[in-house]
Amino acid sequence: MNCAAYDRTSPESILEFAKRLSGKTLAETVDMSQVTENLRNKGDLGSLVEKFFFEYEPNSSSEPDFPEAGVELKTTGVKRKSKGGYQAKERLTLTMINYMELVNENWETSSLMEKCHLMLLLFTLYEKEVAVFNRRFVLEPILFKFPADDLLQIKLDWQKIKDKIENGKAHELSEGDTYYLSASRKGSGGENEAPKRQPFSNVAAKARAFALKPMYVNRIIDIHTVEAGVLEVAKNSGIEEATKVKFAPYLGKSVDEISNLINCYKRGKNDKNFQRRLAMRMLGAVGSSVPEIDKAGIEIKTIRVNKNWRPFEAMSFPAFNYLDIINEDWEDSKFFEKVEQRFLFVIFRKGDDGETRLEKIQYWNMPYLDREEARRVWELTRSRVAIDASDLPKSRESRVAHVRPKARNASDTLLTPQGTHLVKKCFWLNKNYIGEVIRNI
DNA sequence: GCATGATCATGC
DNA sequence: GCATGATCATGC
Repeated sequence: MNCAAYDRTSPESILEFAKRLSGKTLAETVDMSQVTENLRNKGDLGSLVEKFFFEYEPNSSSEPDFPEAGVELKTTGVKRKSKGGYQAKERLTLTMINYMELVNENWETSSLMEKCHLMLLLFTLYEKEVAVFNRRFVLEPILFKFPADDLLQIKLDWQKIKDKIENGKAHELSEGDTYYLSASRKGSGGENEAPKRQPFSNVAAKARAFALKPMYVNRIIDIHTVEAGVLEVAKNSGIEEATKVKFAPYLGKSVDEISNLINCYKRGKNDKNFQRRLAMRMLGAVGSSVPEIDKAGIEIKTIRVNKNWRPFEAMSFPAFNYLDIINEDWEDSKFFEKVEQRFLFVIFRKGDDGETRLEKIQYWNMPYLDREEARRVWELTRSRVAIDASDLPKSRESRVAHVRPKARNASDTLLTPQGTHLVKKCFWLNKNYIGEVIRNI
């Protein structure tokens, strides 16, 4: 059970608590076995979160959901953008418009502002066929207050909507009337939908709600994605320190302990991404990347070693194309790029007791002489591909690197200069080499 | 126990 | 569907 440990009177406490959802689904976070209601796709995620995560009964009053803190909870769907990042799936509905009452309100005391002056925004990745409680929370939650710069336009939008109702034209309201805040259609839309009364006309109007337009929600997302890096680089005097701070609480802990601490579990028996996922989550990643790490071009590698600090495996890099490599120069190659990269090793060590622990994290980049050796292996590979692509440098031919398959299966092949199809291969850093590196630092 | 070959699981 | 990171499998 989720013993709702937060302070209902404090927005910051509510926000901190909400972060427990990051990267997870509601069903992964709380026990929902009690849920018997019909909650497939149509279920309202917002009320489920209120009920099962924050553990209070949803209200539909004009008050915010957390009245003492003045915080209104909103969950909203986002989609991935092709170039990375997220965008709003749709407008963010704030509250229903009551045509009869809105005309008696003024902005300062409006029911809209009373309810929504401070909002906790939670974002889930929208997937059509997935039940709402199995949709993943992505992005960090945001405590959102309208910036002063936007507030004027929001107020003008609100006024425009109000004016239209005062002119007896509630039925003519349109999203296009306004900019940030809109009067958006909200209702079943079918024949059975009851029309609403409006105060200054006998014409019935369809139900509408105040909503933030999708583009406005996109801007909220963009601003927070850019600003809210997870590493607090500035505060921690640089990226390396910032990452070390993130890992520090978990050093020496077993994989199981860490798994439980950060609620990130092995998915199957052979979950080959598990330790990497753990590493990313320890860093605070919500998805599978940490913006600051990407920006700095840091190559994160998890390494499993035995009690003698010998790696269980060599380290692989992306596959190369036989036809491309013969015309490439070393410095234009993918492997060159990798070898020049700064690495962050996340080292898990299997102890005498058979327990695997996070032993150490370590920054590293390849010394010059070893890069020259990598270059030799690469050039050797290039010339041998041209002659016989099936005969490429083995690990015994170099202290540093070798070439080996890297494919989905035997039929995952590429064309060679000899006209044959060979299983895809890539450059690997030798197991022994990696072992020396991490034992010497 | 290592080298080498082969493939898995995941995310996009 | 594919690239990627990672691990499994086998034979010596």
